[in-house]
Amino acid sequence: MASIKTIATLAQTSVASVSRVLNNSGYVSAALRAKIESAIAQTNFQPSSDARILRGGKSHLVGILLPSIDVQFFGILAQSMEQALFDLGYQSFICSTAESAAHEARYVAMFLSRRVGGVIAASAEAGAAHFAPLRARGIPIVAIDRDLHGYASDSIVIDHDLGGRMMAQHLLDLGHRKIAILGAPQHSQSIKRRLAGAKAALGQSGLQPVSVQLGMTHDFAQAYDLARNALAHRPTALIGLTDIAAIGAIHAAHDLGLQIPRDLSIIGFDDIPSAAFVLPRLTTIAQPIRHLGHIAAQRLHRLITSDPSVQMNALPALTLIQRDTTAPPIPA
Amino acid sequence: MASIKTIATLAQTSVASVSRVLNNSGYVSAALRAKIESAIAQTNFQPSSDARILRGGKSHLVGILLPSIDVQFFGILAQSMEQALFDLGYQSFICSTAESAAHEARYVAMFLSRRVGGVIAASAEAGAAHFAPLRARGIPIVAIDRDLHGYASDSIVIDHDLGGRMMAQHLLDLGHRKIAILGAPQHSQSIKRRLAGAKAALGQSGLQPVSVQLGMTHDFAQAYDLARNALAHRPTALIGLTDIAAIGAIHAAHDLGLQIPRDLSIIGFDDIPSAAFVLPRLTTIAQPIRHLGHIAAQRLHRLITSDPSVQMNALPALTLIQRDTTAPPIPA
DNA sequence: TACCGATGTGTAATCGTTACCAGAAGGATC
DNA sequence: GATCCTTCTGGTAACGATTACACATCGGTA
Repeated sequence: MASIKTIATLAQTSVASVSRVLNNSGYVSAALRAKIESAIAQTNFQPSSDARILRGGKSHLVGILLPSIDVQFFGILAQSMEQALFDLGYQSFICSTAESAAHEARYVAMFLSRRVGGVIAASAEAGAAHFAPLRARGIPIVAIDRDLHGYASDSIVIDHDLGGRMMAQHLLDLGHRKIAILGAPQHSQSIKRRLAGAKAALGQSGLQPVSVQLGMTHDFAQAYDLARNALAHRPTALIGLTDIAAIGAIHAAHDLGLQIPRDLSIIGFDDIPSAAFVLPRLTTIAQPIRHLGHIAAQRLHRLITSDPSVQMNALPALTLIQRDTTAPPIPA
Repeated sequence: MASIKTIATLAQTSVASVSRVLNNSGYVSAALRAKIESAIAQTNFQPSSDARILRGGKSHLVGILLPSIDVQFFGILAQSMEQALFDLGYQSFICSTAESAAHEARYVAMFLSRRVGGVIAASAEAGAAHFAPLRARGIPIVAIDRDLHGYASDSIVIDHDLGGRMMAQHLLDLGHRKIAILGAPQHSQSIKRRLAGAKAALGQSGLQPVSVQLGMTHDFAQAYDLARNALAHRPTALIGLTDIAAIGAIHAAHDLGLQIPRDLSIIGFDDIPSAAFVLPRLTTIAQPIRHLGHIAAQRLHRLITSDPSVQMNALPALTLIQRDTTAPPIPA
């Protein structure tokens, strides 16, 4: 393992001088600099981050805690955050917690021992006490997608309640009265909020959902089953709390011989790529996922450097994307 | 920042004893151990990995290089590798390179300075010379999904050529003769291999694809456009070199008023979750993605520890999943 | 009594890097 | 000729952990 000492020997100088060219700080003559640079190039030397951190430097490490990354929504989020952070000079530990607080705690311990400079987290619902040690050490935490109940220094959370309302309102505007709701995972904060929002909007029209189906896991197969249950209540429209849920529902409806949107309207939430590539194309509420990821990275950077000049963008708005799965109900 | 010295002071002992309980090595009396443990708990102390690495310990860090993670296939792969590695005691840097060798090189430099113990890579096509410094330092590299031309210590690559043949053969067996092929990204090795395999199978029946459409980026929108082009050649069947490509094609066909599989058969490759959740359900060749991820993790672990007792599982086989998008052609 | 092994504890070197300090050389200013 | 800055270079302490080594104590045994 080439070290700074190896380079110093090779260039017949001292470690101090090598360090100076590495960080170009202080004075180094052109001649010496050249000798040192050639030694570095020759050996493919890379200074040890560990030694630097140990010495008291910033770690440039950040922890990213997500429920999963094999779900499109989080995959996109992870990618956009990792990219933005890398461009800002950070390296990320992307960790998937499977919505388990125990998993999260293990990762938090790891973050601590790795001396991460900050954390971005979409935490599981069940308590956030395991974030306390991070707080205690003054490590900034940015919550994304889900709140962190007092443990976050900042949070990038869209208005899920509003999102829920928007879904319901769209169906209401079309004239639907018998509306079912389904989604997963049920313990997710955002899911709960969207549900609450949708119910509230229905409530304002004096309505209640004809069925609410929540599941544990967030995948097509689960959504399909939930939709079968929901459909038994003969709704004219269906709210998928996520696009995955909505797409599962499209399938269930199809298998039941229902025509969409003639016999059943369906609306989703997120606008993942698949939403535009199911048949019929899914009407949904778009949240600008990549944009959220970038903002989160930016905000964390700002917190880590405590440089108030770092730009703070506002959260982008939710928008209704009208495609082919919603229409007025057939008059009874 | 609590350090081992802080703990020693708190427990009125020396750093050596604290280290001994931390690693439970050597002798420590029950009484002292209790005092130390309580001090550790009190301060939420986590020993610095950096100091440990510096001292000569293993870093337990691994670099994962993937073209992207917002593509389902790689998202699933990333998640399965990260999980398996974490359970083996490693932490991962999941990096998305956007198929760019320059990006990869930047990440490799980072891996070097972070002293990763190993790397798993699905590299971009354009040369692999930037992996040389890793080799030079004896850092094991496991190639996944794509070969690494001499730089990998091991490689977990399914037989893409066979995959290509299987797709073609299935359509051939159904009686198709006018077959088009589409896929992306075109510089990807696996795409090229599958293409070659498909062409070879057609060749054995004295046929050539009626059209081959390759694109730069791997997304639905691109696939849709490619499919429009391919369909202009009036094939009776279409090979999507990935499921994404096939799903894009389903859409294009639908928009052209074609009925699947009556007017057009479509087969994909990968068996991502969406494949079972498009309408009609996509017939595809399944590669067991998570399984591959686990094997990669296992193999890397074996290389890092150079422990020959670590299990080596064989690569799982490709299987044809027959769903609803393929059928015999209408007799002319 | 003298000696031995097992047990328990502390000191100091070490890893790779940075930053502070000291010292040297050369030129300019008074 | 004394003093000062500027430029250049090297020596070394410190960061936090592990570990080889030294030393001390104790019970048992020859």
